[in-house]
Amino acid sequence: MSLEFAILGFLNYHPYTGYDLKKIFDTSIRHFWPADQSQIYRTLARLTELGFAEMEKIPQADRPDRKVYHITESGCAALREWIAGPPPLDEPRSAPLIQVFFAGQLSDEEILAKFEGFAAVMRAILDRYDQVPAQIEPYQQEITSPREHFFWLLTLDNGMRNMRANLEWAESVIEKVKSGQVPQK
Amino acid sequence: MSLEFAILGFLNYHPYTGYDLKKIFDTSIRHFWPADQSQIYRTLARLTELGFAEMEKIPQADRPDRKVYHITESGCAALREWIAGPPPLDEPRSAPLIQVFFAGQLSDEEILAKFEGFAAVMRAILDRYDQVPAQIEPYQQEITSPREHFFWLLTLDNGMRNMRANLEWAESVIEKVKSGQVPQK
DNA sequence: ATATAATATTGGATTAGTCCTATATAAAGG
DNA sequence: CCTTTATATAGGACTAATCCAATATTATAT
Repeated sequence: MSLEFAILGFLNYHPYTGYDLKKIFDTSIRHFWPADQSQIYRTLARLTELGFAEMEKIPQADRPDRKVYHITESGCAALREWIAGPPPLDEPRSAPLIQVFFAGQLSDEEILAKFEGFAAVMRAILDRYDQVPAQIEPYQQEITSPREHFFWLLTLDNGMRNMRANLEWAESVIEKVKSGQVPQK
Repeated sequence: MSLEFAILGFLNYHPYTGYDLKKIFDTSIRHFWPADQSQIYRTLARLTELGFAEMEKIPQADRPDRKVYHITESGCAALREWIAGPPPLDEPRSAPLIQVFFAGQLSDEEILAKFEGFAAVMRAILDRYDQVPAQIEPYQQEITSPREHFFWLLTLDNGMRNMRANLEWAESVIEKVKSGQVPQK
């Protein structure tokens, strides 16, 4: 399970609570691996069972106790092995492409609207990506070295290259519809 | 659920059995929506419950009876509405990017090996994509019109553009490692 | 002769992930 | 004064998807 290792990766920088992790996820890794709050807590429990993490309970007077998780030696080893190991091949899924696959039954106007919608979504995502460096900057000093930061930015670069490719694709389809290059039946 | 509509999309061309659908999936849509055999059968059962498909039992002497599924009027309507409707926003997941995100702890040699592995995978996928037009050609005459075929090829174009972007990304990282542009700590 | 591939479907077990609700309190904003 | 936000965790219900095994027969290839 990839989420296990994503969490271990962060615990390797610093001990965190589930609550901390949820916030860190939402500003970084969630662009390619979103995680639900309840799933983070459950995964922390499993990491503890597996001996990859240890829980330290820090009592608080007013709020619920903080449960701070620390990575263990065997957790470090498992993380390193996974990162260096073969890439987990994830089968890509894209529901929008299913719509495109069967879009032949739509009219040219509907198709134009659909692809203009795609292009708008992709531009919005690119705008979101533009803000990522500023969002992760606070972590740069606190937890990551320049080398680690470099790899964080590599994942962003990957997302931007893909999104630009998708945008160019949508724009090329819009061109084709407008210039009558789409077969009529 | 997207699989429902993917199946309805094919039933809209022609009535099929679960077995037929599995084969069609594996040469076309599976590049962006893989489907398990048992899931196809279960989804066909649900489509029938929903009134979107009807089952016609064709007895066979030697093999199990063929259960041929036909799309219904309400199935057609549901399909059309879904295709024309807003794109289902699927949250992207990429486990390999998690490895990259935390790859700072690897040595330059390990990183080089990893990205050369990525590049090899991407080239293999591009080669696979090159063969898709030939694989779907039989369907072109039988079930799809030139217009429908055009949209099938659009999904392929999307995959190729993304894969080329990923390959260029991997190659740019390899360049950076080789030319010492990756921070050392 | 024997194995395996093709045809055709069913169902159980498990996993990963989502959604929602519950609990508890303090601080900040309108 | 009231609502929202932030802190912090737990757990039930549900869905989609995967994995695996079972069943049954014929045609083809080794």
